[in-house]
Amino acid sequence: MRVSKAQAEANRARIIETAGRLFREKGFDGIGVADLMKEAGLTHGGFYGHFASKEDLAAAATAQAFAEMRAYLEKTVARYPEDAFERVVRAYLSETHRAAPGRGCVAAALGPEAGRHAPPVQAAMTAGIEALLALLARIAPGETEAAREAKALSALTEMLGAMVLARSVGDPGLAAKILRAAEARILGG
Amino acid sequence: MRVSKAQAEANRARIIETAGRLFREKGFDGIGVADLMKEAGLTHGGFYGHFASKEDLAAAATAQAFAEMRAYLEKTVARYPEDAFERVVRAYLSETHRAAPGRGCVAAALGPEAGRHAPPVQAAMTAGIEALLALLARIAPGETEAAREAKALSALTEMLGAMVLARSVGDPGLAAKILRAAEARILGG
DNA sequence: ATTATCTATAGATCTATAGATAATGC
DNA sequence: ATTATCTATAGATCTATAGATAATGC
Repeated sequence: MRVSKAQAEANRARIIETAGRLFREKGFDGIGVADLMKEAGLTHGGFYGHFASKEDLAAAATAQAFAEMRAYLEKTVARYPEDAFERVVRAYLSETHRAAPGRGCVAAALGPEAGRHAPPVQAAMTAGIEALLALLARIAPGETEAAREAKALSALTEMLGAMVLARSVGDPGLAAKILRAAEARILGG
Repeated sequence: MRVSKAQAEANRARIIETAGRLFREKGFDGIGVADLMKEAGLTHGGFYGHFASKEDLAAAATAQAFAEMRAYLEKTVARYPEDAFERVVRAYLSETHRAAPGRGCVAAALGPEAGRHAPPVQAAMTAGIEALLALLARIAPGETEAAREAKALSALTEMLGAMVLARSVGDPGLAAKILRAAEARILGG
């Protein structure tokens, strides 16, 4: 039953990745350790060889999900250096993102819940948001650093609000209107 | 043990009010029926005389919490007809609101979670948000109805995003900065 | 020999129900 | 007689642990 050190490390990474998706889809309390491990192709008991607790995994999955989001943004910056900001905003406010919370913004999917969890989860959320703001400030339009930082903060505020609002209303027409209006305000104004 | 019809009705109302507060504070899954009833001064088993299920209560509590929010807004409109919009925006983006999710905006506290719940909860969330938008459009600045509706939508998007973001970051200084920046954008621009 | 994983289960908690109780309301 | 509430518990589920198993890595 034992696997190689490298395989064990890969298993751990797959648990974190699976958790990152399922937590965002179902909430931290919406999926149990047993189902989560089954989804990762492992058995329930094996979990505690990798993590001290479910809360421990929640913190790791939150940090990893933010890291993936940053990696996606860095890729966009590298590929489209001229209009990275516009592309990031359009991608965030897309129907694709709205319909796929499991692969999307952690703050939009789990922000309110993270505040109710243990310090490590809250710390991962805080660090993830601050890193995201720093990255957005690098590509946001603006003459001065302060202007770019302000634009990054207003853009993230509006994108996050639009996504939470769009996902909260059942009417797909209203959801689309919310996302398009936010896009126009961020990129138009 | 039996109480009067009027008392039973009051008990039901207190269960809904208690649930509205505790769900917003701890999440739908963060509080059980037994603890909820204890907080309301009743016993666990009595719950099912009032509601068919916990999910049933979740829908009722969501609707009621929105109704209270609307009542608060209507009161502000009646008392300060000249600057109701500005007062509502300042109250929403206040430190008081950030620190008291149990009495605050349902969408900011439970929006992402509501999307994962049964249709009645989602319907209550949708109806609550649409009613809120309609009320904001009545007091928002703007020459035309369309302009006021657009302003209401942008204000709610930005207020919701700012509150979720502010509550997601651990740093109180950054949280305050997020709220103040949103206030300036909504009321200044 | 060490250790990553598995099987099995302990112990706690959660939703929901059944039946008893006692006060209301006809 | 009806019914709102209470006591007690069934049945499911959840986190975490203990001990067995078997393949790795010295």
